[in-house]
Amino acid sequence: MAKQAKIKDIAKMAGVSAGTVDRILHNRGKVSQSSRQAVEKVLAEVGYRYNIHTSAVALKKGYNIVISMPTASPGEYWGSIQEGIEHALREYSDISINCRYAFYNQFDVYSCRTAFDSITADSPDAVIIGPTFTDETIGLCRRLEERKIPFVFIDSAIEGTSTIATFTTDQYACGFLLGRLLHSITPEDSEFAIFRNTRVGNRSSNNSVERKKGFIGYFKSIGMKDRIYETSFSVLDPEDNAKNILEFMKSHPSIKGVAALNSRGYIIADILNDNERSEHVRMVSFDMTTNNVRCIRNGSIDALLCQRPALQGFLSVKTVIRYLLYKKTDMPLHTLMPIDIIMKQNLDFYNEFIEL
Amino acid sequence: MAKQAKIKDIAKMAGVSAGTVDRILHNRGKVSQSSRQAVEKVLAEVGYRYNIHTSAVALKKGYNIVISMPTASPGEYWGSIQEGIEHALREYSDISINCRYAFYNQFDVYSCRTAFDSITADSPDAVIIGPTFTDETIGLCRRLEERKIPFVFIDSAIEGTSTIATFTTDQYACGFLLGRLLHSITPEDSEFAIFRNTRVGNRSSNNSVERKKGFIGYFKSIGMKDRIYETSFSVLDPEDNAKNILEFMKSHPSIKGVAALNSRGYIIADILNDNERSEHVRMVSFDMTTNNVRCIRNGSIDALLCQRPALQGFLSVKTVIRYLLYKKTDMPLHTLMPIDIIMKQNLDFYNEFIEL
DNA sequence: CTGTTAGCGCATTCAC
DNA sequence: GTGAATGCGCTAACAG
Repeated sequence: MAKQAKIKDIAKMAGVSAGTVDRILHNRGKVSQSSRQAVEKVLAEVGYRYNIHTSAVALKKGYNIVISMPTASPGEYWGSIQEGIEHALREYSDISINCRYAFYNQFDVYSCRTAFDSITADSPDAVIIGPTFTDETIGLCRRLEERKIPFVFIDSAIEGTSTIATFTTDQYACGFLLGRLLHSITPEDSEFAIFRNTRVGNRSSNNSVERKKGFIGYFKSIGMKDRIYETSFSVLDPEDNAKNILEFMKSHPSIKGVAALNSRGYIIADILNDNERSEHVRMVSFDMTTNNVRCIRNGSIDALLCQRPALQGFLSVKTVIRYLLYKKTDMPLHTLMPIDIIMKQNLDFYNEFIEL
Repeated sequence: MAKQAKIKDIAKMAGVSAGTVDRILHNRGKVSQSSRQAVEKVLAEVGYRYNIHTSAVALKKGYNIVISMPTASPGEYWGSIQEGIEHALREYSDISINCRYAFYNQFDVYSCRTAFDSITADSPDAVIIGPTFTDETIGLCRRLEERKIPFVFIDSAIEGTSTIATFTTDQYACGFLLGRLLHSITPEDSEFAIFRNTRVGNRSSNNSVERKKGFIGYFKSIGMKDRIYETSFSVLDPEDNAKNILEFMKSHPSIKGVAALNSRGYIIADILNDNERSEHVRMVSFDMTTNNVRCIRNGSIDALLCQRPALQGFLSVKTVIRYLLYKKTDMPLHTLMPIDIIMKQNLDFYNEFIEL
């Protein structure tokens, strides 16, 4: 390996000063064409990479970033995302980053508006958005774009906005995989049920829609679309749930595979389990939440599909920091998370933070 | 968040100079008891953490590290490990790390000895070991321990050595999961086959032994141990393989699930596929190698169990660097990788390098 | 538009 | 044993 050239070396080779090289590297304008060309030529020749550490040292400035997403509870999906964020903040604790959360209630548009308004009032250096309400999010993005405040999306994205990065999962693929998996682990002539919970107007249901398409897409692809039934349940109304779900299952005795299209699979699993019907039915749900993990352990859920929430959180702040510090734009604009298949037997090895 | 105290602040508060604080932080002796106590008190009070970046800047010293492991081919297991290593090297390219590979042939003890001898001759600052031959590895470790050269294990570990970290997979758990998975995706009264390849005295077979135990352990746990048959194949002898494998399958028509306990599952899959027997048999193997991926795509392998080789490589050099630079010892001594389940439908999202 | 320079926080001489 | 002084490579402010 040849010795890395330093800014001064570049400057000397191009016959200019370090200041000029710096200006070119960071595009802070005010450079003559001739200098620019000379420097860029040298830069390309020696393959210059500047030293992140020294850069960070010289750049003592602190940054304010605000993170707006649905309220995060430990052990649930957004809780994991927050863990990932905190993890990144710790890893970058050498750079002074002030981080504020602007949580909102994902079932309440008004709380979302309030949260979003508080963001622009802050005029932060960057913002991370976990979007739910499309119109409100678009509004926020427009205001951020006006002020040239960079932002990234996490968990899901809103089209037509100029993010510097977004981290999501291919929900259609999730549904498709769910179909394949459920089909694989059930007997030959099984029928299948999709359980959706009765909520409207929120992100979760957007994701659910895509997942459902994927699920049906799989069964279409093997010519078994007619084997799928759909029903719904309510997160809020446990007593009715039990009755409805058990009745549904009784009236469809050929259903051997159950898909919960969101992270609430444990509700169904618990009901089936409490009524000794869990044995006869294979069940797959989403996300490694505390409740779902419990069900994986007791066997009432067979598999969970997970989308690395902590990694999403981690990467979103990492990206923002790299952008702020070094104007790095070499990150892909849209990153799709892996879809992990978790079963009882590999559950214990999924600690998202081995990747310190 | 309170402002981070700097070395000068600590010094002032303890009534000493920055030099003294530094001596204490890095244990380079020659400090009076009184100063030491004063400083340590302040240190504890303010929860001092020094700035990784500035530290790295001041420390212009380069480190030599050598990595010894089986020869790595792109698209194979050790190839992925090397990719992870290179990735980390790139991420830390600001610190001048000279890295030398000492590859050896994992089927040839002598090549291993030669490689290991070259390491001590180098007297590097740290070494990363992908072990195969137990005795040789122990010998190497002893010599490294004598010279106080830190080392880490990757992929598998040798007991009784004083590593600073090791990264492996729980192979028993892999086998157990393999059993569960294969059992889940096959019809009720299927029988199962284990395929091992005929090699002896190397790492691969050590891992295979554990995997086999786990596989059998699963079927024992559900009282179905008698449904398992075992046979072997050779990587080197393709013609005989086809004949033997097809004969074996023909004489055991109830076998609906096939487990390859190593990354060579594609060999069996290809043979079954070429002879139109793939349809009737579910097959699971290990590792996302190029050949196995091809088989996942064409459906002749149903699932792969993977152990994040690239992440192992990445983490091993990250750990070494953190150790060398900051004497960080807060990494866990033994990290177990997640066991990913890869199917055709989630394959495309497994790019190990989203975790830049 | 460009060159010069001070200083970021820490590690490491080198005098005392 | 200890403190002061110097420099790591880069950024940003300032003087031209």
